[in-house]
Amino acid sequence: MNPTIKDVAREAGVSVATVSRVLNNLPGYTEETRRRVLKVIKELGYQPNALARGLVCKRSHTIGILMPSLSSMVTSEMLKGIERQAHNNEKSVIVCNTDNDGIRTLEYLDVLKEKQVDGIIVVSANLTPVQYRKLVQFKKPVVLVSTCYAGGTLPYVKVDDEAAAYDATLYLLKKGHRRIGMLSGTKEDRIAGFPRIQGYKRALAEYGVTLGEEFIAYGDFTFRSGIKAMAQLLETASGMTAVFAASDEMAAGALVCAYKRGIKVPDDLSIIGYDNTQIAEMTIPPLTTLSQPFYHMGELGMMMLIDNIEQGKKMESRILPHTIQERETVKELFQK
Amino acid sequence: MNPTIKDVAREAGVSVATVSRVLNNLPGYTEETRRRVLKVIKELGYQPNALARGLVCKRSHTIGILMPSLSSMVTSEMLKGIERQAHNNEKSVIVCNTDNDGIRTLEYLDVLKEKQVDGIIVVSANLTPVQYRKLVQFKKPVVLVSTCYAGGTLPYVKVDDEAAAYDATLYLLKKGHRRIGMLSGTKEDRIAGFPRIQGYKRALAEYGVTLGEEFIAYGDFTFRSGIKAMAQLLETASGMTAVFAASDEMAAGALVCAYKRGIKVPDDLSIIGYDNTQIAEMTIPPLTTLSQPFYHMGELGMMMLIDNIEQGKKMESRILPHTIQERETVKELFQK
DNA sequence: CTGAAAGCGCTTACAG
DNA sequence: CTGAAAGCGCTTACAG
Repeated sequence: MNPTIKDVAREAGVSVATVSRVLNNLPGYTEETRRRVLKVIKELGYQPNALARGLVCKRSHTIGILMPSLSSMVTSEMLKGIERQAHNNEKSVIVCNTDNDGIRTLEYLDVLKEKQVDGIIVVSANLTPVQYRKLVQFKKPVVLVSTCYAGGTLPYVKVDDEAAAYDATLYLLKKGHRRIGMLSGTKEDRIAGFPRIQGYKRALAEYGVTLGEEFIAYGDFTFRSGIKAMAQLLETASGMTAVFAASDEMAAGALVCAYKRGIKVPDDLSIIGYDNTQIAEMTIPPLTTLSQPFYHMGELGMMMLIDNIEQGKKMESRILPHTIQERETVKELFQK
Repeated sequence: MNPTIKDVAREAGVSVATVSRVLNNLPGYTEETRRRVLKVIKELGYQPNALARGLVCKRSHTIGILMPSLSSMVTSEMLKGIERQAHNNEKSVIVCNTDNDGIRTLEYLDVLKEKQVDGIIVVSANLTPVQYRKLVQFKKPVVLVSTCYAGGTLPYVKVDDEAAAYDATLYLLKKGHRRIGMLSGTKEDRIAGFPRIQGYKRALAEYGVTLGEEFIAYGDFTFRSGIKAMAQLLETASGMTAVFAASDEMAAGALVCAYKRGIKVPDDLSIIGYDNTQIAEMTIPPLTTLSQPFYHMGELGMMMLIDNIEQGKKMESRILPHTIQERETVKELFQK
């Protein structure tokens, strides 16, 4: 069996209270006893039992992370930031893959409660009212990363999707494009779907260009759906010179689709993506895309959570800046 | 405060022992009291405290996962399988990003010990002797996924890298290629580096083709290193008609490099990758590659661990089968 | 069928 | 400066 605090106390000839004190850097012992205790700890290879500690302190020093997917490049990058920040602050993370499934999400919330997590981070989920309610009833701090809940009070850190989509479209407009198609993600997605369409439309409107609904094709953010949606756009969107894709994966799909039909990017058609994940630099040609600071979002979300847990600091929602990462898929059109 | 077992006992007019029994489905109460207790549990929204439980049962129902990276497609896929299997068996996972850093790995091991994890999974790491020793001294079951430790006793689940590289090279040979270059990962990598080079060489030797060291260029498995290594190969490997890359990312880099120089794949040059991650289907043209069952590896590793924890079942190392996923980057050469 | 009590490994007043 | 004791929220013999 592993040594316990009692073993250390006995070996060092002190009480467990004293051992506990030196362990936690509390005052109340001579330098001499401190040294003795530390020596025994090292000799025995003693490590405190975090469960016991957590039980009495009501602090588990672990944070629950709810993710809609573990294998997508966008969520992975956020997880990386989250985990890094957690580790830097002596927290552990329990990761839960909800698979975007409502039931699983609820189940996980129960598990996390039982495990006494000190807080929760929810990564890019379209929260339902039921989930939202369960989250606030959790009575532990919660922060939403790359998502938010309209009308709710949960703090979030994300990019302004409408503004970002607007900027991406504007970028195309400024390069002289007018007949711009959009490869949208799921229409019902209240975070990454609808707002991005809105941004796209607003930019168009501002430039006085009116395009019908046939300039928008829907997918679900995946590569495959990108191929399909692009094929559709190529049918319906006449005279299209550029497309704005709601995800890099869809943009990659568009690239493939264009390639198969002998359409040269960017000479015949310009494409701008969204996310700036790793794949954006792997495509041929490398993808110009709207960059989201995923890693930083994760870091910041975790930091907010920790500051709240540790110092009771109020959590303030944050909109992080986005940028456009220029690469080689957008061409400037000179005919006005 | 959340209700405790005491609250439930009081409300239900029974002892905590009885509540504990119905909670754990142990015998020893009438159907009537069972119903009553369950009713109170529901009313109060009682959820057992896993820390307290873990403390007495010496079982935390959580597993520690050590990963060298969280954002690579290779590791993400394994994590997905690991997490899924864990959840199906009522376990949670604490994920640790070691960043391939020895110090961090050791730190994490301490944390995991304190948190009383029931077992550990180490994903694709090149374990050092120090780490290996600490792992076996952990006194909890450990399984290695997509890696192994030569001369050690830790059970693993992985693919046979030498055989897989052999098969990938053989595939090229059978298609008529002879002057085959290799884009290797880190030479010192005892799992994904050296063995793959060996497999490549063995296949060549079997076909009686002798190629100098100038047919091998080294990188570190990443996309960028793939571009560079490919550029090098193009200089040194004269008459090369095909290349075997030790990772899909490097293959994608090779594709880019070839594209920039106007070398057509597969017409001018054939390429086979390794891994079969998502990016293999996103490249242009889609990449023929050696497929590793990452998701399954993760699942299986976790299952072995759980079977050992739960039923004391002996953990047996497993070599999982690999396959070749044919896509469009390899062309058959008919001359001879 | 049921409960009182000890104990898991800690921390934290409290008393000296 | 130091220790005895209570308590965190459970489970598990033990006794009835």
